Amino acid sequence: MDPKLFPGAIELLVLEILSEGPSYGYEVTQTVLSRSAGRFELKEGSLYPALHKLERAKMLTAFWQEAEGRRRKYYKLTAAGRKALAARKTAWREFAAGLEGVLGASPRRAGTSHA
Amino acid sequence: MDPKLFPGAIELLVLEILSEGPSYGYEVTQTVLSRSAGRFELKEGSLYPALHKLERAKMLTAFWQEAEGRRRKYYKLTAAGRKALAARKTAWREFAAGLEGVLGASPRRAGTSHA
DNA sequence: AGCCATGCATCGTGCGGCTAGGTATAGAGA
DNA sequence: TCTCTATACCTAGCCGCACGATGCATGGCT
Repeated sequence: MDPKLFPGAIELLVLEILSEGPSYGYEVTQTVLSRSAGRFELKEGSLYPALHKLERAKMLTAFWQEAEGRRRKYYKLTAAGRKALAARKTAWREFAAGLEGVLGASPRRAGTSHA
Repeated sequence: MDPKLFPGAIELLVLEILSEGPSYGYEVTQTVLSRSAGRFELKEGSLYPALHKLERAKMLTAFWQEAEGRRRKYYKLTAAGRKALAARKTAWREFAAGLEGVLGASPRRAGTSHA
């Protein structure tokens, strides 16, 4: 696995939310905020570029819709998006497992085994 | 919590390893590699700058030592480093909890509650 | 002698997310 | 009416982190 930290957590979040049904930018930020128990405050400067990038990558499709006199841009997951979501979820769990593996390992020092 | 994804996982790993006793660069990479079950391959271009940064931040102290004819730079955790490790561990678990909260939430759509 | 593993280090690049800024409408309150 | 807040979308530019590439040195094996 790529040793790079965990890039694209934002995309993972977006993909997950949209996998449960179409939504739009502002609502996504609110959903993530409440679901993460207030931990993740998605910034617009991060969210919108991410949304556009995922759309360009054909993982999302967008459509405008009026509601309550408000112009909203809804996004919907494509089949490719669903596949990407599964892959990123796996990558995330792998990463978490790797990190927990290091954090939780028995405090053995240096020349432990490798003999 | 800071909405920023999870920067500095490398520093968390380094801090954790060194909390179990002094070690040096090359050994840290090997320890992380085995503990993460081969998932994290710490690159020198990431590790050494991180080590230097943590040292500048007084979280580590360094001392040179010869062993097997090899010149090694050992690093040791300071009290500040121990505090930082605890804080970062907490931040990590918070982050993981937040992400799992979003991933695992019951697939309720839009107008769920917030009434 | 030549090669690989060990061991330390830095420079330049690339990418991701943020700050800051801009536009617009609806509804509430002064 | 005017202003302020929440809703709703978007972009440019910055900055920090991690990486690839590279350089240097030595010990041990063949």
